[in-house]
Order: sequence, then C-alpha cells, then structure tokens
Amino acid sequence: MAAVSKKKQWVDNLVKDEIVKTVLTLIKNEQPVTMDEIARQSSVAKGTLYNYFKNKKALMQYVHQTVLAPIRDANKTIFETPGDPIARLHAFIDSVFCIHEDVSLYFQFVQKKRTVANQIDERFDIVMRPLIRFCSQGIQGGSFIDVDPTILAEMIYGTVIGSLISIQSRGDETDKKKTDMKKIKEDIICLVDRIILK
Amino acid sequence: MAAVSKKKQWVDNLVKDEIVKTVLTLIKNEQPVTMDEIARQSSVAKGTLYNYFKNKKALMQYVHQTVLAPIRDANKTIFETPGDPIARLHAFIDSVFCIHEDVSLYFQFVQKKRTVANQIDERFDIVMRPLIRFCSQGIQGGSFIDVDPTILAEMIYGTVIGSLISIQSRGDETDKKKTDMKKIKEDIICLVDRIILK
Amino acid sequence: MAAVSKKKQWVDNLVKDEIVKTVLTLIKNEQPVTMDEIARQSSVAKGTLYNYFKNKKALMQYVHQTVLAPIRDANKTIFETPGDPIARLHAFIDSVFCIHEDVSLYFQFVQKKRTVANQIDERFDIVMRPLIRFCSQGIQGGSFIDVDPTILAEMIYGTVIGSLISIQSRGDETDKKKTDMKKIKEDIICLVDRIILK
Amino acid sequence: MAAVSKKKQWVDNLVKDEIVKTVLTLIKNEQPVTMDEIARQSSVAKGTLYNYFKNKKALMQYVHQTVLAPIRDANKTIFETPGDPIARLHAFIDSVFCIHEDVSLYFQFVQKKRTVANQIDERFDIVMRPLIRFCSQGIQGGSFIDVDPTILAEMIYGTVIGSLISIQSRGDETDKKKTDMKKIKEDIICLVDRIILK
DNA sequence: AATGAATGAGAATTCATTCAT
DNA sequence: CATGAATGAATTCTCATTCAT
Repeated sequence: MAAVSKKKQWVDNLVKDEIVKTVLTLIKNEQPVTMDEIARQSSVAKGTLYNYFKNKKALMQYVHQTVLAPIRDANKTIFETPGDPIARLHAFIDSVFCIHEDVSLYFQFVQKKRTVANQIDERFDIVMRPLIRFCSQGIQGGSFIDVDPTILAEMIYGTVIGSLISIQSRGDETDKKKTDMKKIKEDIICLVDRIILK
Repeated sequence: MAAVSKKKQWVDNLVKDEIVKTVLTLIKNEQPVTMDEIARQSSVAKGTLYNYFKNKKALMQYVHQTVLAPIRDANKTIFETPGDPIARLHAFIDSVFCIHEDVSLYFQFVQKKRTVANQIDERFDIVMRPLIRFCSQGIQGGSFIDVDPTILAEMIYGTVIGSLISIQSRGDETDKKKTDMKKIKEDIICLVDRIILK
Repeated sequence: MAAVSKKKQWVDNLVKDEIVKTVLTLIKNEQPVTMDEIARQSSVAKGTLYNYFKNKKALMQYVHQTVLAPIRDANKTIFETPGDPIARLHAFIDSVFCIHEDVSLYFQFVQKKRTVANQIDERFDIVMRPLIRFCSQGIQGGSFIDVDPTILAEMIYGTVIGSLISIQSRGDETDKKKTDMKKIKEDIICLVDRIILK
Repeated sequence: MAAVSKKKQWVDNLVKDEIVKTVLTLIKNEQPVTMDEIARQSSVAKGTLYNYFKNKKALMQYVHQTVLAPIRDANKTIFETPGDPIARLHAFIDSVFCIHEDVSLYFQFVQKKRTVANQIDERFDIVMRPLIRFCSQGIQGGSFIDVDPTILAEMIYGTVIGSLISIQSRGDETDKKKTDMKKIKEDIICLVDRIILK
C-alpha cells in the first residue's frame, strides 16, 4: 500500500514537474499560456491537467511555488541561523550567486503573467523581511553602520540582486560571463563590506 | 483651418486624458481592464475608442507613456546635463523624492496589469541606462570609486528608489511620514556618499 | 430619446422572441439545447446571446417565464376575482381548453431539460395554490362538497388538466380531434359538476 | 460451476444495489450524478462500473427500473386479476397508500434529474394504461358512470395520487400526519365512489 | 465622428469512456 | 476482474474588433 502510494506520488511529481517545465518554456518563449498549449507541449491531454490541478489558477500557483522554493529555502537557512553577521552576509551573497540561474528563471517567469504587485509582496516575504531583520540585528550588535535597517537592506538587495539581474540580461557571450562573474562578485562583496561595516 | 485643427486637438487630448484616468482607476480597483469597461467609465462609446486608438495595445501604450513621461523627463535633465557628479547625484536623489508620489502612482500602475518584463525594460530605459552612463563618467573622472558601473548604479537605484518604495508602503500615518522623510533622505544621502566617493 | 429607447426595446423583444422560439423548437425536436445551436438556429452569433442574457441560466429562465406567462395570467384573473363559484370553475375549464396549445407547448418544453421538481413547484404556484384557495371558499360558501380542499383541487386538476394532456398526446388525426374536444369538454364539465356540487 | 455462477450473481446484485443506493442519495442531495461520484460513493473504481453496466444510460435505466418495480407489480396484480370493480378500485387506493413511501421516493427520484417526458411515459405505462383499461371494463360492465374512460382514469389518478403527493409535501409534523392519513383516505374513497358509481 | 449591437476566435472546464497495469 | 489515470469531444463564456446607422 505504502509502496503503491509512493510510486504514484513519484509519477505524480514527474508529471507536475513536466507541466512546470512546459509553463516556464511557454513563458520564456512569450507564447500564450493556455491550458491547450500546456497540455500539448507536456504531451498530456487537456483533461489530464485537471486530474493534477483543480483549475488553471491552482496550476499556476503550483508553478510559482515550485520556482520560488529554492530561493526561499536558501534565505531561510542563512538568515534564521545564528552566527557572525559578516560571514552570514557573505553567505547570502554566495547563495544568490549559486542560484542565480534559478533567480533568473524566476524572474523570467514572474516577468510575464504575474503582476508586479505580487512580485513586490513576494520579494518582501522571501528576501526583504528576513534581510531587514538581519540588518537590525547587525546594527544592534554593533557590527553594522547605524542607519534605518530598511534602507540598509534595500541597499544590499539592490547591490547584490539588482546587479545580478542586470548583468544576467546584458547578454554577453557565455564564455566571457564566467570569468566576469568572479570579478563582479568581488566588486559586490567589496562594495557591501565598505558600506555596511562601521 | 488651423483653429479647427487646434480645437480638435484640444478635445482629442481631453478625451484621451479621460481614458487614461479611467484605465488607471480600473487598474487601481483591480477591475478587469476591458474595452467595454474603459468605454463605459469614460462615458464614450466603445467604437469611439477606436477613433482615438488603433487598438487596445496602442491605447495601453498611450496610458503607459503618459504616466512615465514626468519621470523620464526629470532623469533626462539631471543625467544629460554636464556638471559636478556629486551635485548631480544629489539632484537625482532630490528629484526622486520630489516626484515620489508619481513614482508611487507609476508603481501602483505598473504593479497591476503590466508585466515585470516590461517594468524591467522601462526601468532600464528610464533610470538605469542614464544612471550607468553617469556612474561611468564619475568613475572615469575620478570622483567615484572604481567598480563595475552597473553595480554602482544598481546600488544607487536600490538604496534610493528601493528604499523609497519600501517606505511608501510601510503605511505609517501621514503626519509622521513627512518628518521621517527628511531623516530618511539624509540617511540615504549619507550612505550613498559614503560608498560612492573615493 | 424615449423613441430611441422604445425602438431598441422593440428590437430587443423581437430578438428575444426569436431565441425563445428557437429554444422551444430545439426542445421539441429533441436536439441538445446548447448555446452554439441556439445561436445558429436564431441566426445570431454566439456572443450576441450574451448581449441579451447574462448566461445560459438567465436565457432558459426567460424562455420559461415567457411560456408560463399566459397560463399564470389566465388563472389569476379567474381565481382572484369574486363571483359565482360554479361559473368561475367553468371559466377555469374554458380557459384551460382555450390555452391548451400553450399548455401542451409548455409541457413539451418542461418535459425536457427542466426537472420534475421544478414542474411541481410551478404547478403549485401557478395552478394549485389558487385552485385550493378557490375550493376552500366554495366549501365555506356552501357551494361545494365538504372534503379536504386540497383533495378537491387535486381532483379538479387531474380531471381537467390531466385529461387534456393525456388526450393531447393520444395523437389522433387533427380533424377528428376538434369534434372530440367538444365532447370531452362536456364530459369533463359534467363530471366535475357532479362531484363538486353538493 | 453453477455454484460459482450463483455466488457471482449474488455479489453482482450486491454491488448493483449499492450503486442504486448511491445514485438515489446523490439525486436526493442535489449533487451532480457523474460516474466519478457514483464510483467514489459506492467505493468502487470508475472502471468497475463499466463491468456492471454497458454505459451510463444502462446504469441509470437499471436504477430507474429498480425503483419502479414494486409500484408496477402492485398495480399489475390489482388491475389484471378479475373481480368486483369497486373492490379492486378500493384495493388500488389501499395499495397506493401502502406504498406511499415508495411513491414518494419514486417521485423524489424522478423529480430530480429525470425529465418530465420520461415521467409521463412511465406514469402512462405503469399506472394510466392499466387504469384506463380497468375503467373501460367498469363502464362496459355497467358498474361505472359512462364517460370517456381516459377522463375517468385521470380523475381517479388526480384524486388519489395527486392528493397523496400534495399532502406528502405539505410537511406536517409526523405525529399528526398518521391520524390525518386515515381521514384523508376516507375523503378520497368517498369522493371517488361518488364520482364513479352510477 | 459617434454609436453600440453584432461578431467569432479563443479560453477554461466537465465528464463519459477507454485501457494498460 | 478491479483499478484509476488518461483522454478529448463537447460546452459555456469572454472580449477585442468591426460596421451599419
């Protein structure tokens, strides 16, 4: 019984993943995201989609959550475990660079059908809220410069994530990008350290 | 003839303004932005909309341009006229604070129906491109710290505009906001100066 | 202005009548009553139906009301105006025979998509409720035999309307029907008088 | 082999009965009667339904027949065995009162999903056809008044069954109902006798 | 020019039926 | 035999666009 359920679960996720992939592809290619097209490109029947998701809204929410999960998890770990503020800040920058393809994908996703209103809410929940709290702690602990923690957080966000997205979409040749990335990361860390440390 | 044309132009703009207002209201109220509804709330016939705009896309673009114009203009003046980099940077921050209601409106607008993809493109055209060029000049002129100008620009954008939007939506009482704003602006300027100046 | 509104109203009703006719035809021919088919046979576009009716349910309700109106009106007049009970009872039988084509059409309509539950409710509202009240008055006035008024009313309903529908669907040749009808009506009146009068 | 077949038959009927029960429950609760739901509430797999019934239509017909069988049988016995017409008429009334819960169930069933067209056909097959034939015999035998036998039958049907259903749904308190029923039955018999006997 | 009724392509959703396991 | 995931035809509804008045 448990084995059957396990297997079913496994296939279930396989199909759902395929659907997520299809939706992201459609979004990337600027094709309209219709149930017909999702079904066609996922090689399932339209009706099958409704065996996996109650309706289109539920499907799209699943896609959204799936894309966001890794980002949310990474930040949670970094910001909600104790330790040296500076080390954790650097860990945050590291993590952003590690998942920068996900971040890109995420933005390419959110860039389309979802509205900016939602994006701002999510940006807040996923990144800003923990980042602001983290800054507050750093300021109280005396490690960070004493300004409004929201401003500090926004500055970090802009410097790290903003830069990354900007550079992602500069569309350099892939070879060059890799070597650039190292330099860019160093620049960013240098800049952040310079601002934040007393 | 010229007079007639003038008058026509004048009425034309009056109607178009009414349409823009209607669209923004619809967006703000989270109502669906259909041609039917635009016509109804603008007290024009649906067919009339097509005398003013080729199709819905053209109408929406007009709305968009109308909202963005003041922001674009402000930035153009600041970044494309010569002068002391530091003074101009402060002017930019001033300008953002001056039009922060427009920025808010703009974001309330873009936050809804328009997609982030567009927002990023526009952010780039309207703010980032001139800001990056401005940073490059500052670096070359020796006034600014020598890092990737894109990163520098992102940092400024995040610190100034990101903070402003964040704080806007913190929803403090209006009275308190005004006095806060002064303090916040000072924090921001202090921070930006500290980072950017050699 | 009033004239325009009048004309619009007139065309409006013309179209709606056409739609009602189409629906009844579809029902009679045992064809599925889909919006596509209603539109096709009414020679309007599918979308046009939605200019006249909010959705399919509203359309079907309109059809229903249209068919029922004459029956409801006839009964109202007869049962809600004072006068000799026996004369009014005969008037009711007359009216049923007069509109028996409508009654037939109504039943041919209701026989299909609508459920019997609804039919019973409507039968009650339109015919039974006034008929029961009428019987109560007749009993109290001493004109009618003293039994449960509901039973009396059911008996009348069965004898008059039941018979009519039964005979309608016996499917005799039309010529013969007419002469029959006279005889049948006489039989019915005779029977009802015999039972009901003290 | 015969034993196996017997057992199979037995299980078969058990399952079918469960399905009938489920369908009636769905109908009573005004839930949509889909194969999915029938399967779920009967604790059988959807595919299994198709081992018992060729398709949905066959399934629904089986349900229908199952519900109708007792009513049909009762009438058959009464109307198709010889004997005194008046005694048999009273036996019919008795039988209707005995199975009035079944009649109710039947109507609660037919009242919902099934269409009136079907109801009328069945009413005809199960009750009216034998009743009309019975009336003809009564008239020819000189026991009953000489009018159109169809009218006579409709009158009896209306008086007996119509009244019963009407009263069923009057929704009195259960205690009172029982005593009422006796009085009502007497009223009905009195009325029917009065009409029908010469 | 202004009007708004008509249009119909396109989207979401339902559900009876099939079939591989 | 039992299972239930997959199927896709059929259906309802939306909305940008056209065009006769």
